[in-house]
Amino acid sequence: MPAAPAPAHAPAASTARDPFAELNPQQRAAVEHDIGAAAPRPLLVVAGAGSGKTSTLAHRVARLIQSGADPQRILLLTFSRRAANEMGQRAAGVLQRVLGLSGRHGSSQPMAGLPWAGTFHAIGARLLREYAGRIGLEPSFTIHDRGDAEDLMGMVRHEIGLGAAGGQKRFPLKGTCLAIYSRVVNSREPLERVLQSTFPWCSEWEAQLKRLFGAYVDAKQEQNVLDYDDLLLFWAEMAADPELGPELGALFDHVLVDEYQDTNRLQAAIVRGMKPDGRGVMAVGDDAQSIYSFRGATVRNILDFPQQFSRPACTVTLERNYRSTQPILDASNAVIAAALERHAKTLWTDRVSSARPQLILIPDEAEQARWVCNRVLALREEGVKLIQQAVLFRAASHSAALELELVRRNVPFVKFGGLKFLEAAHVKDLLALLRFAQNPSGRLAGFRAAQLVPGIGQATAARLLEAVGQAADACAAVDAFAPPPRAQTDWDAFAALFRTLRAPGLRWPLDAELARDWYLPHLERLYDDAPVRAADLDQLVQLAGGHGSRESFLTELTLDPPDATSDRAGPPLLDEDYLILSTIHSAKGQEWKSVTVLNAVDGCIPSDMSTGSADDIEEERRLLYVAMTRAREHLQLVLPHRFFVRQQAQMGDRHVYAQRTRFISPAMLKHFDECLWQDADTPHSRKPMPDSVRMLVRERARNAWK
DNA sequence: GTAAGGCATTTTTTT
DNA sequence: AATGCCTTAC
Repeated sequence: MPAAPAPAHAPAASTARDPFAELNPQQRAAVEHDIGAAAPRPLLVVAGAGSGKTSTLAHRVARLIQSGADPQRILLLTFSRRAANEMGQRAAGVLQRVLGLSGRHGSSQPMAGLPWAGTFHAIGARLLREYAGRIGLEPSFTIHDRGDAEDLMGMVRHEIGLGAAGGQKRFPLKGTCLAIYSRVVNSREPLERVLQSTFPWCSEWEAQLKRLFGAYVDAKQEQNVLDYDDLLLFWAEMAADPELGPELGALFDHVLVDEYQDTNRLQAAIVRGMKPDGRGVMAVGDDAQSIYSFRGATVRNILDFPQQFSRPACTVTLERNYRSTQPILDASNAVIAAALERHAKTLWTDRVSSARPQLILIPDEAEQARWVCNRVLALREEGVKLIQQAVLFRAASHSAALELELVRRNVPFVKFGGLKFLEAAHVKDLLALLRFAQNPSGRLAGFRAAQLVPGIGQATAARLLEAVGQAADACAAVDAFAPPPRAQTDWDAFAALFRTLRAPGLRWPLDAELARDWYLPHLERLYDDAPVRAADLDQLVQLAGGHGSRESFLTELTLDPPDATSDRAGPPLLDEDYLILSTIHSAKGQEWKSVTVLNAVDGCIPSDMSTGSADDIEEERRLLYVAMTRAREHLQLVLPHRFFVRQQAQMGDRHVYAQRTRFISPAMLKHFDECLWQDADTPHSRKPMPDSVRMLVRERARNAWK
């Protein structure tokens, strides 16, 4: 598990007497804000990259507890799971130093002593389970991840006859439908506006979409499932309720929100609903690092925070950077200074260095991969461990060539973002079996599971689900169901499994093992590479053993899916030292001694998918800024001149001649060193990217689970 | 009703 | 490259 690099500013020897002595005046102001006040005013901390934001938040928590606050009544909200873990570790560390509390490092449990620390979605799920009865929700609800939600949307889309209907123009695909729906919910804007601003090519379908979304919501309620958006939506509804809202608010004395620039309007409404006067509310964020507007996040949240509450908020700005050297900051500042709208601040540091960030001009992606390998190994020779180095990129697929090269040269690495264990068909199959047993009215799981039986297709599966939905006793309905004759034998085995899984007293994780054993023969029938996939299933069963019950397993898997470094996935069997590969999005909040950014060319950054509106482009600019400000000492931006167009026939050689990213203007070049690089052993001939890259990457993804 | 093959569309980032 | 919707062969 990649321990976060030690904060750059942590003093070597702890200041035992005053743990807060290391804070600078602004940080101290944030930490000491209204301590001891009966009604602390809302506080906004605008924290530049590397300014000790997490540390300040952690110290604030410690200071609150030191001054008598009840840790059980502190709500600590973060946006991403990674940030939640990071925050948990850090706060525990500070707490330990301040109060001599044991922090229980490395535990996979929520932070010891701070039970209400987590992502918005995870906390929402917890509150909803507790309050389910009060709002007419079955407490046994299951949670759909995006894949599930898409499938359900697809089912409903089909059921109400969209898709086939119409004629010339096709109705948006299920994924697009869900994206639109999600956007409407999270931005709290009317469908018409969302269509206009974000999905203009779907505008003509407004009426049908409205009908679809209505049916989708009905389907979710009937089936007792919630999707990600519901976790926030229902929470917001509770918080807005005149009776429940104050009750929820009264659970907590302090509400602290990290990465506030990445919250959306729905999340802001939750905070406001729980604490209308802003008492005890503290938000931390940096408008220059807002990179989640595709999810409905809005910079307005942080800009408008001071006026959100009935009492005005205080604002503290952290501008001193403890992370990067001045040349890296100069270049980053120059990039972000060109942004159209921002909370003006200029980061400064006293970490001098003569090394400017490098712009590496390189012929193509294959050579980019080789150059990065060389650079990484050279730095390791100089004593920079692999784990202190990271390679960042815009989209998960951009690292394919590099991964291949790293494998070839035996450089261990771990990739964050884009590794979707749970999206593999066979993993979904096994989970569908367990979900169906857990919640038989959740049609999606049953629909998928039933079709695993040979001879049962969509029509029969739909008939089965209809029967189960009508019946009071799911088991009886399954037993009584008459499948097509040729499916009878396999059906009987399926029904027996279902009965066993539904029987009370089955000791988890035995369920998972039984389901796997039933599924294995079908796996071999369905896939050529069954042995590889079977290993995934064993991994899944092993994961299951780490959870107390089927319900908690299914819930947590949805909210906290394992990624390459999940600490509960057991020992990842990785070498101790390994290089970090990460999407820029997943890199937020992290820092490394050396950072290499791949494909710093127009078309990648900004992504040619995001050059629609000025806002899109601004977000891409911030993305580059986030990537650059992750670096402490070495920063390299690599610019492959010839960039191969992805998604084409195997041996295709379509490519574009890429330009330097538009976010580094000629005037900014003085902040960089430009290097032209041409590998001596490669003639200028183009080496086509092997067709096997994708397969190899997939294989590695699987191997990470063995 | 199921299974398999053809053709057009969409392709990112995360909970 | 993968998905979805269609057609055709069991």
